[in-house]
Amino acid sequence: MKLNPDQTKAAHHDGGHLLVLAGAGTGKTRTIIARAAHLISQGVDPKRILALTFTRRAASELVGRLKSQVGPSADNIRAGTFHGFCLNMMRHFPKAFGLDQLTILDRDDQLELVGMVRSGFVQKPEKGFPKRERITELMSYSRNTNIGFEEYIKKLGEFQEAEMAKLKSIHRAYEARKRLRNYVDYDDILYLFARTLHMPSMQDVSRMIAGQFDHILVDEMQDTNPIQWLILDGLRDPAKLYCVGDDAQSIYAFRGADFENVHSFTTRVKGGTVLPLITNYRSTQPILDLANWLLAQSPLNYEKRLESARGTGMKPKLVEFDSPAKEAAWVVQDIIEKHEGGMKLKEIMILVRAAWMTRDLEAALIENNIEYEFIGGTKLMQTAHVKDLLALLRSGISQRDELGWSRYLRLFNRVGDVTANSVIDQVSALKSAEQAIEMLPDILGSAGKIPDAEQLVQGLVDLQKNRNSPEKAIKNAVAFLNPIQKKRYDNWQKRYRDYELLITLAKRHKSLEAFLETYTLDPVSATFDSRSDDKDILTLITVHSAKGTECKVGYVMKVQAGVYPHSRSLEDLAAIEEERRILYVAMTRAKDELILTRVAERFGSPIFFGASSGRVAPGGTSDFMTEYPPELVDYEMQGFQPSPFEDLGPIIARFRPEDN
DNA sequence: GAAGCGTTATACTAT
DNA sequence: ATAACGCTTC
Repeated sequence: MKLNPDQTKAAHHDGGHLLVLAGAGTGKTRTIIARAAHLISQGVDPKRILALTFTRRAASELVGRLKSQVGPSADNIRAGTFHGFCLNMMRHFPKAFGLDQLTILDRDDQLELVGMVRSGFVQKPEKGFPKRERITELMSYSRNTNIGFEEYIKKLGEFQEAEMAKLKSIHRAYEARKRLRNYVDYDDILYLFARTLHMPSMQDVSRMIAGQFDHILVDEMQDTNPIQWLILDGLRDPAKLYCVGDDAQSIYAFRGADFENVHSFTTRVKGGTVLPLITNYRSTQPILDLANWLLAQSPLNYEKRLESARGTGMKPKLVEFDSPAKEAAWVVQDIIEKHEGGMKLKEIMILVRAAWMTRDLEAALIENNIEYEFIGGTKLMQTAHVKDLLALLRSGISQRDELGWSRYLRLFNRVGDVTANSVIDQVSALKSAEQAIEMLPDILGSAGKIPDAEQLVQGLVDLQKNRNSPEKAIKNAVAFLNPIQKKRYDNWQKRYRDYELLITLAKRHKSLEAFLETYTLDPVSATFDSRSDDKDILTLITVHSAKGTECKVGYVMKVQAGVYPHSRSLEDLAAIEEERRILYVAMTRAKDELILTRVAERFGSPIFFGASSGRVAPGGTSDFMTEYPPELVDYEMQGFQPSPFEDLGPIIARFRPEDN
């Protein structure tokens, strides 16, 4: 692996903790790989190296590159996401963490449980009282920033005394409910691990865990939040930290990311060194010029100008459309032309701000038979029909899993909330899932007349028989649910195919529990299982997921008001600046060609519903690309129909913002 | 009283 | 696309 002098200095660093502060494309991941290779060549046991990333995408990329560039010895490096690592450790020491039997709640489960708890305190709709989404957000943020819930909502200053009292009760009830049901949500995974690591009475355990590692490599340090910092802090010394980060790419404030972890590195870490990397190897200069310009417009001073080692190249393009459908059609057509010209689809990436923005695009891709993978967005495990199946599996595993039981029970005729809850109350009081299933006929009998009670029980009995063969269990469950689901879902054929993928995945696991846990923490993409092989397919990706990756040609869609910056962030200057960084991250993914597309605002975008509809930045309509310097960008207009009402366009649009 | 059904509201980003 | 809501049916 070729490295420049600065990169070499970083990779070979031998003086304690190190922070590599490096701009986009300067080779952060490269130096992590090189660092691992260097350590191994110096005789460090790969097992004693831990590599942590923030997103699953970054983790899988790191693992892949370690394999291909360091060789087989890299297989023993422990690499993964913070969540994956923490859970793994807790599984190894179940007694210390008190987590013998547990079910992990994904975001949907969490929302549902919070909703159930909330309804116990808010019977009638209360105007202005936070919905379950907001409450979940509040609890999650306070956990990740390690601030007490009470203190946090007080500090926010947006709630009245009575509301705060109620929120506090809901929070307490949610925590109690999780304990009762053996539930652990994503935030708990980090919190429980961090807490034990720092508990004086748990020193034995924390020494045992920290003692496993000599070197901890951390990717995207600017995105770590306080709880993740506590984890790193608990693992270091004697282990050495090797962190890479870039404050201009900090885009996870909503998760409590704290870039003090970067700015105050040397004060927080005694004997720490900061090493900058300056030269960009990824993109050609015209792409960097535009990215540099974008950052320079910020009131914040990033003290950053990316200089390309690759020299000049194609100027970024900005293409404007009069409708989202035309935008999508043009992008797809442009890709087809490039593909026919010999470019591989896997060298192209389409970047979007939010997952739902690919609707038109996906339709156009399917129409043109272009295979793609969507990273970010709805996962297979989150789709309704798969959740039905998982509910059956979960009910068979734990009598206490009320979310699983509730969903399964309500699949059957004449079973709704009330019946389900009464069954759950009785079932969860029993000792085991086996006993629950044994007693179920009696319980159902006393719950009232349920026409398909026998069938309901049979589904669980069949499942029990195949507890240790997930493949068989899922095959049976799919067949069992088939008649019920056929009635429920109209596009049944399409949904049914998802089960085939699920069955394939199940073959890799020895137990249902292991199967469920793996895919809760690392859900499969709804469009394609990229791990099966490396076919030539197009990548659709959210900007957040794309951080740390690169592509030859990058399309950034909907670079327009309401999207960059997002209409939800307009009140807050800090939030707007985070939006700027998001666009910056998007632009700096492209190596050779950067194409920005947008839909003209007078035709009804921004395309939001409800309260956020049509909102624009204070002082009038604007987005980051409204006043781009013409010498940096090639502008093009596409698909505009000349209209006799041309002059009225903006006025009509103003009065009909919902037209889209 | 509980379930079922049609209508309406809601949706950023990650683990 | 799915959840929540309100009205009708069992």
